[in-house]
Amino acid sequence: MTDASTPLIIVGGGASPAGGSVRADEDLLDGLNPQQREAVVYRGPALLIVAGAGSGKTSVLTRRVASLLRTKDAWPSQILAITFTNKAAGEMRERVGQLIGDRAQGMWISTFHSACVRILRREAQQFGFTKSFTIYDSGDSRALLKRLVKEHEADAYGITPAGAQSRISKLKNELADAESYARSANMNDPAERVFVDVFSDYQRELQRANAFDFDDLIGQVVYLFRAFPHVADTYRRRFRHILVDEYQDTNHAQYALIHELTQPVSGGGAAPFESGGMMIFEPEPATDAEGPASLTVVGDSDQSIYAFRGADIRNITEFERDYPGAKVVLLEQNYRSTQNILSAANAVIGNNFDRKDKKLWTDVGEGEKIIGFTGYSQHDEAQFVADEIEKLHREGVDYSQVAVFYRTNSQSRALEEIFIRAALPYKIMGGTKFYERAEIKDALAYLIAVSNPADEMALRRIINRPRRGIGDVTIEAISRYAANEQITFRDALANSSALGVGPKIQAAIAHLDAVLAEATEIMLPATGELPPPTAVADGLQLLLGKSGYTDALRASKDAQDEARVENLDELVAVAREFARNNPEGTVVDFLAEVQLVSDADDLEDASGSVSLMTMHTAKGLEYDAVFVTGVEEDLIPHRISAGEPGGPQEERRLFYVGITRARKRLHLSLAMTRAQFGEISVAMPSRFLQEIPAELIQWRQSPGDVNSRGGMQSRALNARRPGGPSAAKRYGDDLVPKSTSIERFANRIPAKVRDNGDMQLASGDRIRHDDFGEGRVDAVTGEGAKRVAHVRFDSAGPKKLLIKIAPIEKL
DNA sequence: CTAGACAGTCTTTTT
DNA sequence: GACTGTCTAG
Repeated sequence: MTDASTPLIIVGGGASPAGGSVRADEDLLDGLNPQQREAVVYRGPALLIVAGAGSGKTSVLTRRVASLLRTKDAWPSQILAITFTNKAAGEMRERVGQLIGDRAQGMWISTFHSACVRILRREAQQFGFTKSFTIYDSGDSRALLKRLVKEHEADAYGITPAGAQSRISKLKNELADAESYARSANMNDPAERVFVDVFSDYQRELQRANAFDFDDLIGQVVYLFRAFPHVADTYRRRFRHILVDEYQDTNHAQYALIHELTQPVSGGGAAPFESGGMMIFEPEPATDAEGPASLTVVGDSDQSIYAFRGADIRNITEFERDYPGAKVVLLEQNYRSTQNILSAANAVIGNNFDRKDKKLWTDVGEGEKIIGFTGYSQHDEAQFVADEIEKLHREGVDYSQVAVFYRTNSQSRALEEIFIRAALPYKIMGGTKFYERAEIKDALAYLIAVSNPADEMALRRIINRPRRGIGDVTIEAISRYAANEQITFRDALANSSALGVGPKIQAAIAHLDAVLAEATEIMLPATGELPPPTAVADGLQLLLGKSGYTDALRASKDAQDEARVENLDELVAVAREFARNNPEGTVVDFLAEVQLVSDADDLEDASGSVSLMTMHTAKGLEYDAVFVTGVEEDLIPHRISAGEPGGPQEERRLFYVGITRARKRLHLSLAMTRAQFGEISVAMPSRFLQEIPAELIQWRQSPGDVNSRGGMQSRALNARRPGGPSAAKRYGDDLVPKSTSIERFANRIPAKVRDNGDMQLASGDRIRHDDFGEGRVDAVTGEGAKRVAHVRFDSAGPKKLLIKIAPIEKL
């Protein structure tokens, strides 16, 4: 993250960074309630802050850190703060910086994964890795497993790559390895034997490739600490104050990591700690460095939504047992939402039985009612969302203060289609992530081929990209040659003439080898001198250029390839940005940073755009207006989780997380039919909807208004429906076009984008829209492909339309 | 070895 | 409906 560019704003009337007043942290307590104050100032071995949604937890956590520094209870370098996302880490760093100045620099504020990467970089040599190891994301792991499943013919036993991946991940989160699993498994079962083989081969391949997968990053650090107590002691001496946010979502491995770090130092005396001849920490005065570190955890068991990836809610519910004498502080006052929203949230979560009852409350008043809407299809629903956002916008709500949530990523498409047409600025968080695009993975694989030549997977990925005429046969030949000569796959490329392949292919291999060698020279000079900061970007550009990768894309006639070139330019820009922020950063550091970015990290601040994201991604965020969409059975709760133990409860917590993100306005919407798998199916309102007291919801169009089909009400779909005056105006029958029906709505949006690029429209023109009927153009704004028509439809009211793609014709 | 066509599988959420 | 893997023809 942007370590070097933390703005330095000192609030509180220019408090001296060094402190010096009698009560150095007095100003940190301004505006806090008694419980929050307690959470900031408590000093002791263990503190559990139970922080309900919107209870000011982030503020408390940052002030606690600032307070520890101000009162000199800790040096910056003695603090380890773990957050859930890199973005949260960046924000925390910034806010602490604002409170205490640039002394915040020495702290470790990061995610579990980033912290572990830092530790592993320093200690990798201890156990058979090098510091230039690569990190396999889930796609990389799956690719490797796919190969292994095939090799072992494990599919005959019903083992799929995805299935193996999730089992392995679960086991690793429990700190099991293939060996320990084999001891407990029924090895008479051939399927189990094969799985164990795949698992252990997988681990062997990772080691051979000098790589860790996501789960290893945590698990291997725990292993390291347990196997090498003197290494663990190094970190125990260093980190005297450990703080963990979102503790309810930690899994067993993460729990064990924290547990290891909070043990007393095992070895005697303060041995000088060195690692690979390198002094790793700046010396700091030792203060009580032998006892266990103090631990602060913050969490809310009602917001635990990651059990599916091993999060264990017991980590928080049993905290007091694990850390006897722990102080517990409860934060129940909510500073975020109106009472109506909180009442709905309380009512929903109250249906989870095995929870400690706690009720959020606020003193800001009831606020607006929750608005409900039922559409015929997901497009109808999306249109409601778009119209409603426009209305809010006209009332003065900034787009950036509006968010739309959904359960599954695939639901974003319908929303996106409508938003584009409505010329509504939006930003999708997550979805197909930038770093998961094929061209980006390719580019990164080129970098990995340079930074970690042991990583055969990366090489296999790029060996025929762009097409060089190297297929399976040639790859097999290289692989066999490497095995015979006892050299790596990478080194085999340097001996292309010895491979016994045709001259054309020989030349192609030699060329690739030369390009990789040249890039290596730039990024990792053999002389040992430090490469210039621009080396990564330059090397990347060289790789993409001389390998012919960009040229191949440019030569392609596929329109998508144009966008791919732009994405690659973007990646180069990211590398240059990285160089600015980390002048000493190497290609290895760059890759690590890139591999660990997450959905929620999308730094580009979404100012001026509506945010779209899954409810999982929404955790920890808040918005003035929130739309929770797709509130249907089989979606939330999701069909797959309905049958799993604890599934519905976790889904309920997820829904709870979604609705508690809203400050002032909450909208719940659903559709009667939803296209999934290319088929249209009937959707039922979610059970969670019934858990909200009816008087809290004002329905613009309730499920009862719509599900006339086959029901008692014989109302046709285009018959008059109840609703407030404005609702009737927008959604009454005369504005949903006559032709509207389930069948029509379902396929309303053509898959392909139409192009009215050259349509000339001016204020005063009459147009006809496929869905909204006839209307008059009020104004045209924007340029080129982004021209927007502001239209007042005769029946549907005012709308904004993106002229290029709107289904309109000029009359 | 590549390109194109077809069939089968799937999507829950993520560091 | 989108994507992957597999097959066939050049």
